[in-house]
Amino acid sequence: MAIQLPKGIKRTPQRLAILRYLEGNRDHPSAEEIYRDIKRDFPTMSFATVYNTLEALRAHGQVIQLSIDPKRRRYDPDTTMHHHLICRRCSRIVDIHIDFDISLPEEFNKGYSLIGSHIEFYGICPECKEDRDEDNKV
Amino acid sequence: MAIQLPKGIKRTPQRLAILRYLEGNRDHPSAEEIYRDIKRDFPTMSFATVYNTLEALRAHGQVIQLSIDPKRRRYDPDTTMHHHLICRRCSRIVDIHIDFDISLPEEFNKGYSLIGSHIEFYGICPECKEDRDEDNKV
DNA sequence: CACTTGACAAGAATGTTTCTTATCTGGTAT
DNA sequence: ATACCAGATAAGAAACATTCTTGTCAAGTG
Repeated sequence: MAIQLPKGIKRTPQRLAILRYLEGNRDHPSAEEIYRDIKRDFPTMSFATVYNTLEALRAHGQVIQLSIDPKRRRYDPDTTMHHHLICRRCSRIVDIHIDFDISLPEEFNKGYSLIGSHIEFYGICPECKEDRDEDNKV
Repeated sequence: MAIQLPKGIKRTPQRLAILRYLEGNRDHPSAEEIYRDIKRDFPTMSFATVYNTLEALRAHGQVIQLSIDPKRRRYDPDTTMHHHLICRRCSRIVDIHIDFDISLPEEFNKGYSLIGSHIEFYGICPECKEDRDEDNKV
């Protein structure tokens, strides 16, 4: 199912451009990347509009905010249950669509009511391994 | 084993104060909290010293940086393998010391070499549930 | 056609983290 | 003891991401 504007949120060219950008995007872009890329074709786009639209989409469950990258918030239009693997050098993120059994037993809840969970995997991506190999050759 | 200053890093009153603060701390404090609390007893403490010391400790594996709270970086002196549960309302974080089997099969690596993993659980903490109950009564 | 509502752009403000600079301190060699 | 040097420090500036404010604009309604 394609990503939609929540009901009660007006369809505007700016918002549709953001939707188009996110649709099928697997790069987990930050607000700044979205803004920068869209601004090329849409020079009047404002930063606030990007943040406002992302927040509206998030509030209606149309995108997920990722905190896996400590430098900046990232956005993921894939709202199906999945996990992420991030490169420790370049912060490239890829999806991990595997269903792990990580149910938290009641007695370990510490009194919290549970909403969800998410696994962060850390590693080094192929490109960064390449680069490091080249470094070593010198 | 207690948290130690890495070799080659001089023992200074400021750094020892930070170590003392972190020792056994289960609150996953941010740099700002550490700075604010220590400054009470140690008025000359500087922000840069907190960040420098935390970075030195992190580089030597003495503390872990958490990105689970999207608002700010948090620090955890417990470097044993464990996971975290964060309250979606107040961002209170508790430790989950359970060993889940979440090994990522080779064929799902996407070419990354794997370094580690970490599970984020999301929920509502007992205190925030209380508050909401009271809200509803009004 | 006036009015209301929501959205917009632009930039200011806030909060977090990093960087810079000048000063200080402790250890070492003389 | 004294001069020197490396590393640490305090203070604040700078950089960066995010949120907020303000004045303007456009669409839809009565």
